[in-house]
Amino acid sequence: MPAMSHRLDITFHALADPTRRAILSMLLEDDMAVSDVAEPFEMSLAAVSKHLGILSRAGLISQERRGRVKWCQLEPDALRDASIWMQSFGQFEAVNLDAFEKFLATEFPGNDTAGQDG
Amino acid sequence: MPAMSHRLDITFHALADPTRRAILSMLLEDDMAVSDVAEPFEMSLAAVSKHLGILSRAGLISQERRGRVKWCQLEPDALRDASIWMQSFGQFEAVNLDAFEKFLATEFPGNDTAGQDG
DNA sequence: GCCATATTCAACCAAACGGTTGACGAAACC
DNA sequence: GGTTTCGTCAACCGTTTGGTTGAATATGGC
Repeated sequence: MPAMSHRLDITFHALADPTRRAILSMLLEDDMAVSDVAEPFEMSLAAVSKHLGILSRAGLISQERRGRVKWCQLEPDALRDASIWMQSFGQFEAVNLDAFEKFLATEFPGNDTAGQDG
Repeated sequence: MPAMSHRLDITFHALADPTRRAILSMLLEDDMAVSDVAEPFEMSLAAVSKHLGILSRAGLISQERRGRVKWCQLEPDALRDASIWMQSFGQFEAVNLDAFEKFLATEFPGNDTAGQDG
């Protein structure tokens, strides 16, 4: 499925930049306005705005305009496909899903949603 | 930790290209010589060789020269850091296994270890 | 209405990307 | 030892990237 491949292109590309990953980390803590996102970076607001556009097009964040402020929110679901893709490699030797479940169990001890519907 | 950040740059960048991901998928099945890796792609050997260099520098594969043949081997451990990084955003309620199965079916159509009920 | 604030747009730039080609070096074959 | 095979190197090319700047487009406050 080429569409999927293209989405992985975009996702991984979006993640392949330290500024963008830092932005995602910041948004992990709270939603933020564009200028607040930009504040800690030593680059222009326009540059950060571009980064946000890339993250947004990758689906990694969503942006909602309220008044003249545009709020940015993390959309971690977009990481799912990429994460699954990666895990398919790490766990492939034991590709059976049992192993994958065990992996999830050790990696997210508190999480028992494996096997449920999304 | 800037070194880690730089490694993530390199890893994600390496993954952000469909040719390189396809190469990784191929190496999932078996170690391969450079020319065999290149064979299915409609691009020059030199181009594939460059891709392999990028994957190698990212630690995603290793290359061992035996005679005049250079063998390429998947190194899935290198995905671990990137995978863990992504999971730090893992609000997503665990990768659900249905999605994982479907994903494997579309991404590795020839591989019948995915989708088994066992 | 006017000014300040928040954000994007447009044009530009240097550097990196993904590809090509042709030359090259090293190993293998006969 | 000449030739073929395997793979990389070097130079080049067009495109994309990540950044800049300055102008433009809202929106909100007075």
